[in-house]
Amino acid sequence: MTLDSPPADGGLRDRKKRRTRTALATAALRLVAEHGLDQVTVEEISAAADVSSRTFFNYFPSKDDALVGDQAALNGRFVARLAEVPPEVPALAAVRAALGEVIEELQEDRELWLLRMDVVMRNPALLPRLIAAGAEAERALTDVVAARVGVPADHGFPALLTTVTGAAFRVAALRWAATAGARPLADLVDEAFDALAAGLPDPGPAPEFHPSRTPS
Amino acid sequence: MTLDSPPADGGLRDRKKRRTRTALATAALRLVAEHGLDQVTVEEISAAADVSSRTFFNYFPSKDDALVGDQAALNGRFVARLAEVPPEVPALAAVRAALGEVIEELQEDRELWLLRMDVVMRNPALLPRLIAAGAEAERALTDVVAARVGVPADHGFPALLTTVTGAAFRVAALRWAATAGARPLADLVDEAFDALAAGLPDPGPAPEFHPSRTPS
DNA sequence: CGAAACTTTGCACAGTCTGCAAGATCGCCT
DNA sequence: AGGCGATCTTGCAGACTGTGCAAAGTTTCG
Repeated sequence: MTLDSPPADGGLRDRKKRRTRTALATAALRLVAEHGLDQVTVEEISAAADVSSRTFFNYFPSKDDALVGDQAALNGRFVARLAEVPPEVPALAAVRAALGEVIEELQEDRELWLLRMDVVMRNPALLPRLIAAGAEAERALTDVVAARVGVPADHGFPALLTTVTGAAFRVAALRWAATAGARPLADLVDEAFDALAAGLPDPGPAPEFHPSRTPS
Repeated sequence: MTLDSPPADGGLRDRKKRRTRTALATAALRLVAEHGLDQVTVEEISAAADVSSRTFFNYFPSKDDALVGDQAALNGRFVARLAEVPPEVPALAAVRAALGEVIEELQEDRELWLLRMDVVMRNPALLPRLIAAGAEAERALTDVVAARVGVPADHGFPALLTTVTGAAFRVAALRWAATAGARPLADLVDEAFDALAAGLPDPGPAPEFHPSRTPS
């Protein structure tokens, strides 16, 4: 009978778990950032977080997962936000709007995400993992988009939109990290989505006129 | 030993290597298609190809690599094709044109690629690997695009274009396999690129109507 | 306090992947 | 032929990832 009062936020047990989880994740990021992915073992990460290596696998199913973070949760929130955008808004704009709120979340853990992106860039083997995490929720996202624009399931548009926008966001995020966050992530995402909405035209000397581009 | 096949195109040794390589790759695909990725070990694959498991790793750096195939070579040829497209052609159209020739190559091994895509879809853990293979050559591709449109290295356009087109192609390829190749891959790719060039507009309720809108 | 629930940990084990050192095979040259 | 060098295969030892299981050690709650 006494099995449903887990103090999800106030209990000591829960706090300990959260602390251990972030300790493992940050230790992993720090070590890999310094020594490289292949030069760091789970045992070293666990030692740095003061737990056994067996415990590591109680928290993360693999070494990579500790590095790329909980993308699934992020994606879940993103889908929820997308569902809130009024249906009249075109799909691309809707995704963009929903993404705006996700970006704000990332800003709250700015340093962590910058480090994470840095690690991913320096260890390309992780890039697939980053994408894979998104790929799972991508199906849910695809369904939402399909319902939104009202097309049959065999239509290619929803899948195209989700993977393409995902790719665009990833590029923006990596670019963000490449410059150590000098330009706001929101700017880079806007730029990418503007290009997408315009049909990916060649940049460079425009035939007629330039959009507002401050003279350097 | 009866010898009736003198060194035709590469010598007996080369032919043997090629045979072993394809034997391993096809055995891997066949076994995984039937039993699932986790239920097939390298040892079983090697046995099916009549070599030792150690030899397997002389041919492929990992189990997954035997399944996703030599994407690097494919990508290399793609980059070469792209360089041949006249510089006046806008980047998006140029990529599309170069892709057309790659598609023809895939058609030559139609069954193999259909099986491969089928295996990837049924074993999502492989999807990242598929993307990873492309990600490596993506940098080279990014350079070609950057030179093509003549933008500075810190510009985001080349990276955006390459990852987005890569994603679009992947979606088309998976969709192709999902229908067992009923529609030509070229059609699906065209459809995706048309949508990209148009800025990903909502595919509104077209002039054609849907006879049944109720789910039952 | 004491029982129940949960977490950590050690241990054993399967599987992937890498060096290394034979041994077998092939290509080539005299 | 015959043999030498290059290449390929194989077995073996070993490191590392990841999982199942049962014995501790904690936390929670009555």
